[in-house]
Amino acid sequence: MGTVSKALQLLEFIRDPDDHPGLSEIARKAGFDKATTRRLLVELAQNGFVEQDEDSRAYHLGPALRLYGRACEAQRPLVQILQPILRHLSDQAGETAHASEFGGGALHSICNQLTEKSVRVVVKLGQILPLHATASGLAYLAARSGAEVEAALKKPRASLTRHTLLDADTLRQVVEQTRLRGYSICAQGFEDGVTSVAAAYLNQNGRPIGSIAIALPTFTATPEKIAECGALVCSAAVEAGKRLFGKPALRRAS
Amino acid sequence: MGTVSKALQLLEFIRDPDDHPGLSEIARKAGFDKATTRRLLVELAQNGFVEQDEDSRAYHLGPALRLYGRACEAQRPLVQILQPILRHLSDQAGETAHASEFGGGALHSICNQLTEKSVRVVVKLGQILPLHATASGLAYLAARSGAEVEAALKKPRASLTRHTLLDADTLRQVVEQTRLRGYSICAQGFEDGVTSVAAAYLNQNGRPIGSIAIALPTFTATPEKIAECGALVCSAAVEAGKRLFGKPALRRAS
DNA sequence: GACCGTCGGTTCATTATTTGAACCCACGTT
DNA sequence: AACGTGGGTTCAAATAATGAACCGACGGTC
Repeated sequence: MGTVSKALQLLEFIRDPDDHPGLSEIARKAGFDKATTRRLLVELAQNGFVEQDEDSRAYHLGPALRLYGRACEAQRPLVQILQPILRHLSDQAGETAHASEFGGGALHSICNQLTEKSVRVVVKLGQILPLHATASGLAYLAARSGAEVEAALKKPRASLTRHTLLDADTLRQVVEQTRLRGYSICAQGFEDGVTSVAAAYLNQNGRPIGSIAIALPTFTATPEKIAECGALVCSAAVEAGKRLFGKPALRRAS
Repeated sequence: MGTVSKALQLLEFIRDPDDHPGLSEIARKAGFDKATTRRLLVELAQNGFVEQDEDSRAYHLGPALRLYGRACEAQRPLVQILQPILRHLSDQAGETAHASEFGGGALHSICNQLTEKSVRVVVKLGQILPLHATASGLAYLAARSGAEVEAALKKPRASLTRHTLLDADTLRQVVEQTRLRGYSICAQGFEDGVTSVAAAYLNQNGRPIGSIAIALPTFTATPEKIAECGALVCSAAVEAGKRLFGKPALRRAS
């Protein structure tokens, strides 16, 4: 592994908003030597990618990431394009809708659209959505190749509710069903009382970028309602792919 | 310079939303060898920090930056906290207000609050605000130590309008005046017809993080109006420092 | 079609950087 | 005082980065 990758991987251990680890803890988690870790952190800090609290000596993400994140969104607007699609989707279904993007080996929630009807907020922005335990994750997996699904199934899986599916064969079947159906269904796999349906949106090469999902209270999730929402997320995902990659990227006015 | 820094610096040359350079161009701009540049880009790409268009082979910023940017904002909300302050400031002054953050050797616009009154949009999000040619930049400089101001003055300066100040001695004076006054004034230094006043907001150690500014049409910028807006940006900047970092943000002796 | 420049990308001997065990010091516990 | 932990540093040894030269492809030009 190159030095650059090692440095970038350190960011993963500093990401948690509620945990600002010190040098030793980061080195332990990353499996690098303390001296190495420190050199990398210092270099990251010199470039504004991490910051060290002067008192506690703890590390946290640096302002350069915020700035580059904004620049990235300016280059290829994703949130900006997905938000109106989610709004429309949420209106149609009368339920909470949310979108996610894949990156760093995980699916991250990037924007959502709530309704008054929905009892609770289902997803926090920036939250990681486990591939095996969410409709979004299953939809994303189903849109990737078989080999990539197998690779994902090799990783350890956490059980989040009594309904979380963990068995590899079962998950393989669920992914296959999702492929045939066109959208994924996940009943209380992530959170009790919440059932979700999702579909992946694809780039110009047909590769999945992330997912669009509807979350509904499980007690209202009749088969008919699920089928209706499934159709809606499918067309929303297609629309997202078109607007994001289909046409020559529209120039932003400001 | 370490390998990590080299890789991170490459991002700077891929940042521009309207320019997606190829390998050779990036190598040329960065001053690195083509082979080296490619290795670094590949490693950045493996971690999702850059992406290469499969057709044009051009590089652009990758999704990891968006995700980490969001994580950074989640760790220490900046935009989220500044936005209401800007709204209040804009209401009070009846003019456009905007905020910026320092990073990567430059001041970047990060959020703004427009009014109907303002004839034109003054700042685009993500735009770089030159330290010598904007009220925000001057306010930021004034809040840094003398040595740091000198370091900034050593860098080349671009002339953006007929009113842009370029002379180092003049700028030193302007910074000194800003220190005494508490806020900066920049009349048409960045854009013709726009006069701005700004004040830096500080972290718990008294170090400036960025600036808060009001932009007003030059023809309405009477001394009284400027003084009024100056007082407003000062209190807004103090408020921002307090809300962001909790402790009283008193100026650090330098 | 031969020539030229440029592009993205690759190779491999040379070179310079990264590495990590051992080492500080400071602090809090036992 | 002895111990464990923290952040941070050192320097010879090991490893990874480097860049000149190379390749094939593309697009002009004569």
